[in-house]
Amino acid sequence: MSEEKLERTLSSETVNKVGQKVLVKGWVKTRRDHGKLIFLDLRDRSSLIQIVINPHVSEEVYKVAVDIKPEFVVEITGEVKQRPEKLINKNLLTGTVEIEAHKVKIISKAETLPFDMGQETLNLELPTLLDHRSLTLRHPKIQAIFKIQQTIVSSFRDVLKEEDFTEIFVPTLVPIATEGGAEVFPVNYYGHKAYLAQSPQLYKQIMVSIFERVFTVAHAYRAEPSVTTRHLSEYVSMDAEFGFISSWTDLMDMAEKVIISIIKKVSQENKEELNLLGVVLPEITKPIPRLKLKEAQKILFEKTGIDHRSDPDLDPSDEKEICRWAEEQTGAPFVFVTHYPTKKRPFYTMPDRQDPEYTLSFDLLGINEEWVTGGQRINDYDMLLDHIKKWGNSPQNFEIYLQAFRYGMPPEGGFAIGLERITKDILGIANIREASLFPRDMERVDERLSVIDKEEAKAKQ
RNA sequence: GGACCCGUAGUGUAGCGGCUAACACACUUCCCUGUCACGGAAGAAAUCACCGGUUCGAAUCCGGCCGGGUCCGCCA
Repeated sequence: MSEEKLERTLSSETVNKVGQKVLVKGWVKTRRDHGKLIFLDLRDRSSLIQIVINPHVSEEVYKVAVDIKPEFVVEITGEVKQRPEKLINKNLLTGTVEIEAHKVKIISKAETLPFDMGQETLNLELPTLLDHRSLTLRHPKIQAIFKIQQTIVSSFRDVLKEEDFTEIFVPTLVPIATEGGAEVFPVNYYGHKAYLAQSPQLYKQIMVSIFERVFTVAHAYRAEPSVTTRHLSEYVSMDAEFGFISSWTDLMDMAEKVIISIIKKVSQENKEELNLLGVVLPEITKPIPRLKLKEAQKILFEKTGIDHRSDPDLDPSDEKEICRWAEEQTGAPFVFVTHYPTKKRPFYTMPDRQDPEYTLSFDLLGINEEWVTGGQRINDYDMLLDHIKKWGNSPQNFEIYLQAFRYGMPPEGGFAIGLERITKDILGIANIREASLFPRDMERVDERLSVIDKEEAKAKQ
């Protein structure tokens, strides 16, 4: 039969196929039943398309369609018809056309949904949203978040490749638990102890001595016993590191370039998604201000009267306030804060020669919180050795790392961007969990741990 | 780890000492040939998280417990 040869048409392509016979496949979003006339909204990866099922066209098709419910997977063969002027739906990409069904095939049925997926906005509480993650991710507004996230990553990659960086892939099973202050997950490694990497830091530094300029999009793990709206136990870290810097400010220049490029690319390539989510991205038109921590604290003191001038870091409300300040100065809520205290930063951070109590490190605060963290690293072997000891670690644990420095390492540094956090902030999402496909936190690994615990206890009885 | 707040049909909420516990969407049945988050009619669905106390009377007040959320600390 020649009919079988019909290739699949995506719903977005139907607008150019008026009068043609097409085969579309997808999920049923909604069914509107008008007695004898049935409308289906079919969702595929490109868009939605309206299907019209008319018993006068085919009684057989009508009989099949009567059983169709939301989220059924169906194949529809039919003719693309131009809609009359008054029936055009301006809110729909394919609103000028519809498909008159000649054949309907149910490919996969769906159980009754636990909530209404046809709503324009899923009005669910976070635990419900995550308990049904495989279903809630199907919703167009939630899909849009991750389409945008994908653009963020590809933009990070593209801008660094243009700057002659090489993409690398580093392990997440690591032998050392003592890079920074963060808590780590221990792993039973053939009876030995290993850990889930808290960042790709040490490996990307090593790789500077091979490729000079490297970047990686890596998973990172933090076993922090805390539950907040901006932390995950597993997150994606976009890391860059490069050598032969002439000044540590080169690092901020590069970070600024990356962030500007990410925002620009999302606003260019995700117009539809941004529109769906009702988000307008900030524009960075002026250079991002650069303040020493002490200067930032002074501004905050003068602005608010709250005196944090002797704190070693900014707290979340300080971060919000200094972003507001930056917005007043430049029109965009972005600001570099530099020179954090040496003892608050990891062992590999380069102290400022002029004032060794402080480091050549920076955070880029964007839209109220920390987006990027980076700095110059210690590339001198003896100094690095000294720091490892001072930070209470044993050089033996860092043998592979130290090797790179023992045999020649140029001045270098880099930065890291938390993918879920930047996604959250760009889109004004309240909780970082919504910016992760399958978020891991202290209370959940897909399933709620409290539920798993209960089931285990029951099984033991 | 500390502080505060919340637990009511499948979902989201209202009710905050005197109900047969309300509304919206979803669900079931029926009506509807131009809807597009269709519309209309009817229906099923909640021992008001759980345990105890106060009270003539508790979804409502108190204590405990379990679950969830927000803020702080720590961090990306």
